[in-house]
Amino acid sequence: MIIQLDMQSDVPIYTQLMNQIVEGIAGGSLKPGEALPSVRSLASDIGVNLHTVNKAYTLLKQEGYIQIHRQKGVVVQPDGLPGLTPEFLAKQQEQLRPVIAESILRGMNLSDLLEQVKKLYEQISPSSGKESMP
Amino acid sequence: MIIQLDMQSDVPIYTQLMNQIVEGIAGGSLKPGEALPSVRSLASDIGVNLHTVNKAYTLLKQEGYIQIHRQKGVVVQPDGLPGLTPEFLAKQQEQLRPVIAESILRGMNLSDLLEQVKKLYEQISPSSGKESMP
Amino acid sequence: MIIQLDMQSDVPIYTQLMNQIVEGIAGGSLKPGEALPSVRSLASDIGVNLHTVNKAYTLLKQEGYIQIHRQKGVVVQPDGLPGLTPEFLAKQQEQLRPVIAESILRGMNLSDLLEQVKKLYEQISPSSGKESMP
Amino acid sequence: MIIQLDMQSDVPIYTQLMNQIVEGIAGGSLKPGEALPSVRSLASDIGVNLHTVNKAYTLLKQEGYIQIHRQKGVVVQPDGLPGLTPEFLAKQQEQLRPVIAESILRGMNLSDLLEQVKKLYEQISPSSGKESMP
DNA sequence: GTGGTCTAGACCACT
DNA sequence: GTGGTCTAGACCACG
Repeated sequence: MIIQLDMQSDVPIYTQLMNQIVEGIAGGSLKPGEALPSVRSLASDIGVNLHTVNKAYTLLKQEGYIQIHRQKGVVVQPDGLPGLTPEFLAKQQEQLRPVIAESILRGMNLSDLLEQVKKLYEQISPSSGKESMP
Repeated sequence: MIIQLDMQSDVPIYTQLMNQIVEGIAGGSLKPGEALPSVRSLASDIGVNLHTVNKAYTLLKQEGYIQIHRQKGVVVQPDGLPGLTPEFLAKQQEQLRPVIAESILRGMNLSDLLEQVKKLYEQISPSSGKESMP
Repeated sequence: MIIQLDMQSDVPIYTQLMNQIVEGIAGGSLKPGEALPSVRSLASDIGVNLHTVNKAYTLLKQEGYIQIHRQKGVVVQPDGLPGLTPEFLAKQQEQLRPVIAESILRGMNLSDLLEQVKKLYEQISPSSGKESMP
Repeated sequence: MIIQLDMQSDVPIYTQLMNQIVEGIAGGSLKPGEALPSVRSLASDIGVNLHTVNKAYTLLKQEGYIQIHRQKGVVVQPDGLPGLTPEFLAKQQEQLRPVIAESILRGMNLSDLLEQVKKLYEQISPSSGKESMP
């Protein structure tokens, strides 16, 4: 899995890292049970401090997206990923709301907006790509 | 216009302020040319620092959503709001992408996601929302 | 509030800190809404690194015991402390179980054990001590 | 005796092992003089490192709960288990204190807490709680 | 070699 | 001056 960070961004590095990993899991390139690189190796790979990677991993663990396994190291959650909890839906709304408001302000149609969302969804989702299982 | 701030949120106050004003404009409760409270009065109204309000106003002006005149005070952009520039669409994607990725990870359908977006759009948009304000 | 740390203990400093603060809240010496010292001042007071204090505060915030307020700094949760959630009861059992098992192994009576628990409860609890005189 | 380990837990494996064995002795499923599996066989049975089992056994021996003979292997302490030493009671208090404090903070009654402790005691204890009532 | 913890020192964003 | 983030380097517990 390739990690791309923007060191100039105002988005914290550990957040970018989390986003990339979440996207990897959502997109199927990281499968449940699969091992992630160790804190140290990932840190040196992408050229950041190990604490930064550690923070990303710790938060992902708290959200239930990965496990920190005593023997296998860090792995993508194998015991079923968290579902659509009310907390998540609330958080999702809070994140969506300002983006949608600004889109409306700029005169974007509902259908155009939905089209954008659909495009991104299919772009990230694994069912769009190459993984059609027999 | 009522401003609701969450002092415990991890979202900076000036950002919350911007979001609320943007939503006000998008929803039609703030109309182009309409005056906004002065930095001083708004700051004392909602109990935050002058600098905080100032920062929000300055950034909104930079985005072209409001105008700041030394004499007339602060008004919602009367000369046509900015449209769907490529820069905005790029920013929008960057904001949408992690939210959508996480929604996929949690097993949300595309149609359910679109439904959420539609719901929020109509909730914010003036055409469905009712303006019972004088 | 007096913080007592044992630097030789195998219990991490940030955990000791959390325990002391929890005990302070439970015992009534820290009241909801009351301000806690800033990360930096507490760190220098007790002679540890600010990151250590920060970790304790962050975890206490995640548990809902304190708030990190943008204006007031760090305060004891004023909006009602978390109650007896199933998660807490499960965690409590996992913590209690080995202690009780070892007590049984060492031949402690149930009544003696309950007496110990009662003694500690009343020792920590505010209603036992200085606030209500018999 | 069945050993159940949680590889994702933040509790070290050797500690989990110790807890399980202590609980086994306390509950009567492991009787004084009874043989425990060798380090090697237990390690391979539960799929952990030799060092891990060894550490658990060594610590249990230090506490006086088991004996390790070069020839006869590992046996549950046959010469009388350690009693309620002052050291143990002190350790017990240190373990109990934060749990009780957090329970108080969450608004748990003393009677409910005692009920929990009693429930766990009787659950672990072999005599099912009809023994030492004078 | 792994993650966990702690320290020291630095810059920045926010208020 | 506050908390948030990041870096660098170190030691330890664990397996």
